[in-house]
Amino acid sequence: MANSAEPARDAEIPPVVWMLPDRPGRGPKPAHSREQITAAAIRIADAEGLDAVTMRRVAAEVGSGTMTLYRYVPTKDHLLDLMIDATEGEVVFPDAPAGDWRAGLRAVAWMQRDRLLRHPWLASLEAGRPGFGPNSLRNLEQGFGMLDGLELDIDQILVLVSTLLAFVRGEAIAELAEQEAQRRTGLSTQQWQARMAPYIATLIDSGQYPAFNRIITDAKLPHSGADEGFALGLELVLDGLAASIPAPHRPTAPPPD
Amino acid sequence: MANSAEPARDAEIPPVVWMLPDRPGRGPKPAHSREQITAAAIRIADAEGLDAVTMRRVAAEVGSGTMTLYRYVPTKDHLLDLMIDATEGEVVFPDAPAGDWRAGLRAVAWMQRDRLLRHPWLASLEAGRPGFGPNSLRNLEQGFGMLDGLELDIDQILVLVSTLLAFVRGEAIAELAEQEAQRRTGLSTQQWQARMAPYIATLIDSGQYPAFNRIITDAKLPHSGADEGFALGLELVLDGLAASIPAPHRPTAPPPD
DNA sequence: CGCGGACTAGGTACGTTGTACGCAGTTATT
DNA sequence: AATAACTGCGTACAACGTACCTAGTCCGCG
Repeated sequence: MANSAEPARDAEIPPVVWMLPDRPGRGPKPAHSREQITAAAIRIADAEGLDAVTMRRVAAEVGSGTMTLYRYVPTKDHLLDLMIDATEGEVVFPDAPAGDWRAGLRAVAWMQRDRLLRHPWLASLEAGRPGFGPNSLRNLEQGFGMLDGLELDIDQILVLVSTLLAFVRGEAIAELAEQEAQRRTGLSTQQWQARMAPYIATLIDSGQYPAFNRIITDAKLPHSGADEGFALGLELVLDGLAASIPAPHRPTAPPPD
Repeated sequence: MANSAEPARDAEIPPVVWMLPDRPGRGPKPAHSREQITAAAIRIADAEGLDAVTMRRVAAEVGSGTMTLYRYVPTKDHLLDLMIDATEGEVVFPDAPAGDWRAGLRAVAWMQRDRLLRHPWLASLEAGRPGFGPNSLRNLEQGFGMLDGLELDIDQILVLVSTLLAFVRGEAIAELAEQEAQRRTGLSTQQWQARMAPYIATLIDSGQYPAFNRIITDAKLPHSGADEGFALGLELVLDGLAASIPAPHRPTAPPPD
């Protein structure tokens, strides 16, 4: 009896892509690369949505056979991790006006938001995976650096930066949800709104949702673009952070009220 | 997710589940219900993850044939929308201590976070769909109600509430990502940490990530539970909101009760 | 120089998915 | 009773992730 033909192959695959060795050379040179494959996958996801990222489709994009991809990436899941980290690599930090934490963190927030909006599939993907790739970590370092020089211990910094990034993520998701829904159904904005209109009318007519009614009929914010809403919320959050950051060198008056 | 070819048929299916008519009775009484099917799907997702929610699996759970489900739900996507709104239905608001917006919004934040953590699949699912279900809207009304009586116009309320909810979503996602990654790979916490350890060691040894190093070695927050971090961040955000809410006149004493 | 083996690309095949379609049975209306 | 509108559900199919296998290529050691 002993054992069977179940070698539990998964045990061989490391849970972290970035630990996989670079391929050393005994056989022929690889015709492709992990970066190239990742870039192709991102291109497809941007253009056609995450559902369009199939191994066959990616293979076609890089011009290889489907199974060839598995020479570079152990599973599709690992490819997804690579895609996430690659987008972190796109983020370029401007030369920080060192000493102004508020300007610094504001820039971080806008850049992270840009990244999430540029790749609409990112937010839902990241929701299920911790970001441990080298680019993610590099950007984390940059964010933390914005609070250097102030008298904050690591736990305080952690709370401040986490809170800011949480807001950015959450806000970006809200912005994306609607346009993603449209993309998934394959409808244009106009078509989608036309389909939604009768439902929204039903809701308002029911009289059960006065706040929703006010939003639809009175609110100006939804019409002034998402940037405006994000900017306003961001300053709110930065105000909150400021409340627990000691004022810089200049001796300051007691907190305003 | 498999099929996507020609959504010509979709033109017949309304984009919003809640517009589907209640089934009137000409034929035999339905043996199941949308609610029952939704509940079954949620049960499966909670126990085995969102990937386990297949139409066959849900059908088995409710004790019906696979295709029977399509008598109640036009597509799997619509079922997912129903699952989201059903979780909003679980949220029960305590009797608000009216007049204390900060306590009210704090309660809203904790309840929404609870909801996202109770169903680990929710966050990534919601990232791609706007919440227009009746339960979502009811909870939105409740949240807005926390700011009633203050002299705020609808746009201001919108920004305040959106910012708070964005933080909650983003924070919950960060908390979930790690444990979701474990669940997906099917590893226990210990196994997963054991697999991660060599990678983390590599990162720290590289010396390129000083802030990450400080987090791993010095930070106490990650060890004191996620609730602690959320609570701290939440007060930060509430501080931020407070900065743009006028102090209460407090001429009106709360009604004796 | 030749040769063995570690590498490469990629075809075929299998199990699982969402769901289109059709059929047989049930019941409220005519 | 006949009809029309429903019901549950079995079968079928295209597309998916990927295990396995074959055939070719190049490096390093003899």
